Amino acid sequence: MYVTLISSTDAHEGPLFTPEKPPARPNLGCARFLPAGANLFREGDEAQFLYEVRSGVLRLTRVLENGKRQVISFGYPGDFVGFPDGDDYHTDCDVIASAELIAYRRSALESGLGDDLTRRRLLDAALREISGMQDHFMMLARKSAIEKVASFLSVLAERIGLRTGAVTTLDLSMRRTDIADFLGLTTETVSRTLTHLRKKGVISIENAHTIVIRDRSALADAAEME
Amino acid sequence: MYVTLISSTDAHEGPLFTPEKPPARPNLGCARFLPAGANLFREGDEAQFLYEVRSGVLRLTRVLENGKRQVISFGYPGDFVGFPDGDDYHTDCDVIASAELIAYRRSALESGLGDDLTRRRLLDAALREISGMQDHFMMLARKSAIEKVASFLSVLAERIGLRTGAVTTLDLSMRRTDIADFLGLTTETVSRTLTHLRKKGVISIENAHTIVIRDRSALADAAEME
DNA sequence: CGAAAAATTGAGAAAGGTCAACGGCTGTGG
DNA sequence: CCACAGCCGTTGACCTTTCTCAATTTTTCG
Repeated sequence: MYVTLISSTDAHEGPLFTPEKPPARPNLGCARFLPAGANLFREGDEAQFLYEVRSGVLRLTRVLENGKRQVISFGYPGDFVGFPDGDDYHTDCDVIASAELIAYRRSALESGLGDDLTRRRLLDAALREISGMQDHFMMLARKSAIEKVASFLSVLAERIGLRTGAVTTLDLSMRRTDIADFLGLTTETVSRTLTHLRKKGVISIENAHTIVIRDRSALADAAEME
Repeated sequence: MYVTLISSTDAHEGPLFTPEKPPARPNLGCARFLPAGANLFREGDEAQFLYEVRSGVLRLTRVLENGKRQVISFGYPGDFVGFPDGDDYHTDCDVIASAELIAYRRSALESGLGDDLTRRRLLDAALREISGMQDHFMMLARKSAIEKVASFLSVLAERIGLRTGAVTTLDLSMRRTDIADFLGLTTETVSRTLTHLRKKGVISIENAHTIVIRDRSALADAAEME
């Protein structure tokens, strides 16, 4: 189960949840189930494990002493979370939608003990993380509120949206505050922007957490995607 | 020389330039000298090498098709640049101040051929990169213009500033445009903010590229540092 | 020394933040 | 099962910050 998933080359494109056969090497990683609202680790905790998300959604946040909060990323199936800085985690990690995780002992991965394939996958995940963060920079620094929200919805739709005919349904597990803190906006602006997109017919809002994308290309235009 | 530098555990805290003894394993990395203005690689180029900065300053940029530019980071001595995304570079890299680099063949680092120490250092550099980028997120998303500029100067002063008595002299090798594109501001705002700090007596501006920090704690306050 | 590029400064405009009020969903206890 | 409390999301009015456009000064480099 774990090994099969581990060997997938591009986890970012992977399916949301694919049950697999039992692990060939169960000692490498072990499964954990966590309910929404649970805390996985906090900034400054000793980073004993690195986690791979199997299902559910995680949220990585960082807080300034003045209370300002930044959501660094959301962890979806296929993502790795818990890259340490030195020996410690450098973000908080909380469960947004109840999740199944695979925990890897850092020591096993980093020392010569871990197998080459897993180590290679760890490095790949770290490099992909860097690349993804660079995209996020453009978002934070150089996009307007509409572009930010549209980008966010586009990327998420690509990743976890359910296509039904011409339409894509998107389950936003996170709150408006989380989206705002991810995009560097306020909840009010996120809300206003969603309303704006709704009034333009690009999306419709079934309920606060379910968004239907009616016009993908209009959304992509609004996002000024690469 | 190269190997000794390679084995330093925390290059981010290291001295600017420390001459060392000749390499014990010269085939691992080889030196390159590049003048200011040179291009090291472009987004999309095949990532054959990973570079370690020995001296000088590099600039990593990303450009949106609409022309908007984001400076992802500046590469100072001790930094690694050129982490690939898949097989390609995902940023442009240009030389801002003439630089000496050490080029490592990616293939040697990533395959089982590279030695454990070097691979470990590569992973460490990648993890440190991730951590540094997370700090940059707070900067881009949650700080005002003054906080951004003050943070930028503070961090740079810590890293490459020359202390002379109570005062720290800082050589900004980059243009205002580069600073602006790094901080997610316009050149005008960067300029106005520097003037503001100058009028408050926190800094003085010897010339456009030489800044003297007169009041470190006032600068740190303005930066709202962690 | 002079032309071109970079930096500074100013005035006005726009985007987004702040503050405040309201609406709607959820979960709990009577 | 209903009423109500509390949180979340939405909307509106206003204000602050930063951007934009333009003019001027300074620096760089041939």
